[in-house]
Amino acid sequence: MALEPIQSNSMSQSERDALIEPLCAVFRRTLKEEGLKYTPERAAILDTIIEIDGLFEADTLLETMKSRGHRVSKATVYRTLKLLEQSRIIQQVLFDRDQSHYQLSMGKRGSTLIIHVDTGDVESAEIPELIVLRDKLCAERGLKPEGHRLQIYVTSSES
Amino acid sequence: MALEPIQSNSMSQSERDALIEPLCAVFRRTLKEEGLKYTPERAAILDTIIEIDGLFEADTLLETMKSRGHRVSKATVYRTLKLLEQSRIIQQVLFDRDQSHYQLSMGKRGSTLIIHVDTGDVESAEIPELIVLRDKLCAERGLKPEGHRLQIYVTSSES
DNA sequence: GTGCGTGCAAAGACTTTGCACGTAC
DNA sequence: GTACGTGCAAAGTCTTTGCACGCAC
Repeated sequence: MALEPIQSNSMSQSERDALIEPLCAVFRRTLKEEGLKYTPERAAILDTIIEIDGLFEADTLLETMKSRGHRVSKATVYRTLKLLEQSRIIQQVLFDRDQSHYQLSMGKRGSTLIIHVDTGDVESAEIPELIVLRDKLCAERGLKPEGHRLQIYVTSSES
Repeated sequence: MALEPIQSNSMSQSERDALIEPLCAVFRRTLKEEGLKYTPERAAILDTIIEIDGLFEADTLLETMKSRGHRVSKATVYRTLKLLEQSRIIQQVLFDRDQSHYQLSMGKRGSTLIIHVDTGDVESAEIPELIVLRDKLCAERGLKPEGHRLQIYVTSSES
């Protein structure tokens, strides 16, 4: 099931630009807190992720970076994805049998994806009511919600 | 993140027994429809899954079967899991970075899991309202829901 | 200057596949 | 009797890791 570049939550160029600074700041701060360094490779990876603005896989990211003229190794991509996840800048949103998928989190602590099982298209959705349900369920059980992932599998209309 | 054997939806022995016959029947019928054969290995795999009655991984299943005295190969387990999924008898419910997880579907077309990020425990939950939200969202978009998976990540109470 | 980071290639983990033999129908 | 199934081992894919060199602080 290939991932299509179709995203429902795409930003304008200016929105993307406005995101780079703050996200870099967050990343730098988190790294510093852990005694880690802000390197050109890590900066380039975050930049590219913001540019992609949607779902991506480690491999896609690497290819995109290469096509942009950035030279980074696969190992560094994987290592940096892990750091960005720890910084809560990106989140793993869907796994198919084959590989991990990520997207920018931008403060939201959950992700809803609509997956077209016939075409393989994937689009993001927002279900605010879901947060309510989730928090209610957690409250009933004395649990603290840390995030969620919902995948809805659909076909295009006719049965 | 290891999977604990803790399940909230466990059945009594008699409930499990009552399940074996009909599920075998479904499996046999589906296989026949595809011109495939009902073999002792496939029967043993389904039996063991019903006995496990909860989340499992290919590897767990294989180990459980061995401990029950069933000799099956890893390859056959993987091949049979795929068939059972096609028959809608089991469903893939959660992927961590490492491997696929399955559970009996028993007619439900979705799965909600509460994942304790601190302990690694996983438990099932039911959120009937979620189906309503899901179907509403799909209806708005002219899509036909085929199923869903929700994972809720929690910690145990205190912040 | 030192410790963390990087690239490369090798290793790891899970899953799939090719092939010869076996068996359900 | 035939086509599908099985076990085994090898191959595949994605991801992680060991190591020597390099750079951010």
